[in-house]
Amino acid sequence: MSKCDSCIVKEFNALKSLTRDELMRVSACKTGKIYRKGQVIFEEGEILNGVYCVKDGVCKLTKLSENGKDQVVKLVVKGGMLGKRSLVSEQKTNLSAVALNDMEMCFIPKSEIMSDLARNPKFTMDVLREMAEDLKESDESLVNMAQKSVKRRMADILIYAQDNFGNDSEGYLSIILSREDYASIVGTATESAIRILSQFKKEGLISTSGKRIKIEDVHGLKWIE
Amino acid sequence: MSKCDSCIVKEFNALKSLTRDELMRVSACKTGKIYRKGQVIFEEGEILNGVYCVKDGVCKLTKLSENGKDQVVKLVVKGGMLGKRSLVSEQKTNLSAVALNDMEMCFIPKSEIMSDLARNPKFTMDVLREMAEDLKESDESLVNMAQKSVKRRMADILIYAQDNFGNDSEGYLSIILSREDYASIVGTATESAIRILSQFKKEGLISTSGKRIKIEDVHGLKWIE
DNA sequence: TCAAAAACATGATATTTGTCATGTAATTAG
DNA sequence: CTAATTACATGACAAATATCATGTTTTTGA
Repeated sequence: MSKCDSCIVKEFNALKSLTRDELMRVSACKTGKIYRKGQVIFEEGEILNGVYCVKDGVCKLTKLSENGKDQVVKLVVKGGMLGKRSLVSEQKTNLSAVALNDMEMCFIPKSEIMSDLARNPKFTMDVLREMAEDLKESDESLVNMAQKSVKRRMADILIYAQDNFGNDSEGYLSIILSREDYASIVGTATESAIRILSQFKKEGLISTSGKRIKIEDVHGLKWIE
Repeated sequence: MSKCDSCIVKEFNALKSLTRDELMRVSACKTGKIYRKGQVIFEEGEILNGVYCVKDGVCKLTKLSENGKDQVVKLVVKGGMLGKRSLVSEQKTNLSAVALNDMEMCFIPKSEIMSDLARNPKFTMDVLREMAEDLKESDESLVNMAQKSVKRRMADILIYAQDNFGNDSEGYLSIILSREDYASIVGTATESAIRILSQFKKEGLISTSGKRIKIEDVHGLKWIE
């Protein structure tokens, strides 16, 4: 298996701040994992004993609401780390992680990384920085959920997907989500999500081909209230 | 001014993990501040150069939404710390802080605390832990905003207020918020907040006296959908 | 202390969103 | 390949919530 030392993915997360020696040790104990689309990586309530580093693919972090519906809290892509909270808490994880397409990940046991957290301040600060960024983003989403219309939120996620995951060769969003996923991200009923996407299509804001979505008019999408 | 060393408030936050020496240094550079009800502590977009430690009173952390309404993201009470994100980022703060009643706070310049963050792993880990907890709470709120009804969220905040801020001698919630504040916490129009509280009153779930609210039937409140 | 301002309250109505029902298209398992 | 399942789509309606209007009460500041 490839060495963390030479892994480009780590440049996107806190692992970049580990020393060469620390990285060697992490390399030795990490395990590579493959997850298929739809597969559960971990589930709300489990106790995680390590962190996952996403090498490829996308997954959703969700939380089950009391009404029985899953709400997507965050999408994680290449370079992202899952389970950071397990490093500072013995508590059960508050989120589930599910692969949205085929994924490649590395799992690093908590035991190996904890000593680094205690000894390498640069690394700790980086983890802290990431956590702070997550918090900022979560607060932003919270405000959007509370104050923006479902239509506005749907437009936002489409634009977000384009900006963050890009388009395929034909101009369709690279990330392919079910209508149910969209509903779960936006926080609405599946039927409402479908209806809104249909409406966007009618209005020429997007076009579709099967599950694939192409943004035809970003400005129009940005204008929605 | 009192010494941090002997300040009981610090036991509730990461400052408790500073050494005696570090606390002495913090003591020497901190400045005590008083804020009156309604006063702005800092505003979204400012660059904070330190953290605030809440000695007494309650404040709200808010974020302005694009629709022009403020959304309350978190309430902070005695022992809480504001501006943690400023310790790991040069970015402008993403939230505003406003006193909900008269407050007593200590301001600790970032410059003084940064060296401790780099040298005292216990302290850093504590800050990390607090941030992780904030993140968890924010994610929970996000899910609640997306999935629960306004009525349910209103019931939740009332119960939360009772659990976290307690009651006065007559059994009314100790924390006194305007209907607008309730609306801004719940994420709804002020009229809707008023209407829901009126309804709760009619149904005997709460009673009121001026701005003060007394929970008469916690179970009833918990049952609301 | 009194006038002005702010907060509270409620009705009427419009808009948004959810739910249930039903049908079609796409995917998947055998 | 085909039956069965799942995803998508849309209509009809109900429920939740926002908005606008208007009046009352409370608070505030000169």
